Amino acid sequence: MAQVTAHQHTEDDECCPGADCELMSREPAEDLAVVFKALADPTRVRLLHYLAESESGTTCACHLPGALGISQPTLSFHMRKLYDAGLVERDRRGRWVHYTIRPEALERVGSFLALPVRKSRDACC
Amino acid sequence: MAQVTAHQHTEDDECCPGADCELMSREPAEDLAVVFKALADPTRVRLLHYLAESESGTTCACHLPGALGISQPTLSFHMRKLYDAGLVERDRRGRWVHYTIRPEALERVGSFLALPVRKSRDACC
DNA sequence: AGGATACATCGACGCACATCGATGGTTGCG
DNA sequence: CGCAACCATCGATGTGCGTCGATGTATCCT
Repeated sequence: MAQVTAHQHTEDDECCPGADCELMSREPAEDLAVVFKALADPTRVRLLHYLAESESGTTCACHLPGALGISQPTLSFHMRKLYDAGLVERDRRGRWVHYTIRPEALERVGSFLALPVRKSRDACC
Repeated sequence: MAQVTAHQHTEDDECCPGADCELMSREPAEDLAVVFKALADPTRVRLLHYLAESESGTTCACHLPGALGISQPTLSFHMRKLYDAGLVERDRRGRWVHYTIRPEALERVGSFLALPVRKSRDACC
């Protein structure tokens, strides 16, 4: 287990901006991390970019192994990651599977990246 | 090596939106993935949030192990990830190290997440 | 029914990650 | 100088990821 006891500084120690700030709780942090994990691979970044450039954000999976230079099982592995993270929709059409980007999922994590940095004493602590 | 040969469809096959789209090249995809990897951990998400909530986006590292319930080496490991990804600045002040969030780095990846989905025939293919 | 095509899953392999205790390097103080 | 505090790195360990070939599943065509 981790050491949770506070450090020994006095209250007005000169070292320490940022003490006792509010902490994001675990669940939302884990939810965000799941999506960032799905984005944390260059192949998947390229896949999402490819989807976004396709008409209506949709493409047939059959193009993708050849376009990216990866095997078909590898593509399937990556698309499952994107699907599980909610970043793409899956649509079976006959023999083929079409994947469509979900911009609202991107916006959700994008809004986290717009973290407003507190400029002065309206900070939390 | 991967199979790069194209599939066998005829030109007007009904299956296939999204053929022959432009592909993001490797280097920018890898650069983006490096930053997403740095964000792909719930502990680091909470650290960035903590920094953002601190005054001027700066906090002293000494608070963080206790605040997050992690050991000091683990904190150091995570801060190095964030630093290597360019997401935070490091500032040694006497015995202490202050970390400051770099909003411009967040904006850079954030702009990727604003992927505009092509709605119609101005698509690339 | 039988064959062919597209996609998913399985098993295996190598590599990277998250975590911690222990150790090393800097800085400040008495 | 010597000690204490803060932080970084090292070594070890368990876990998860990315990749592929082989195999399974679903669909279409003849």
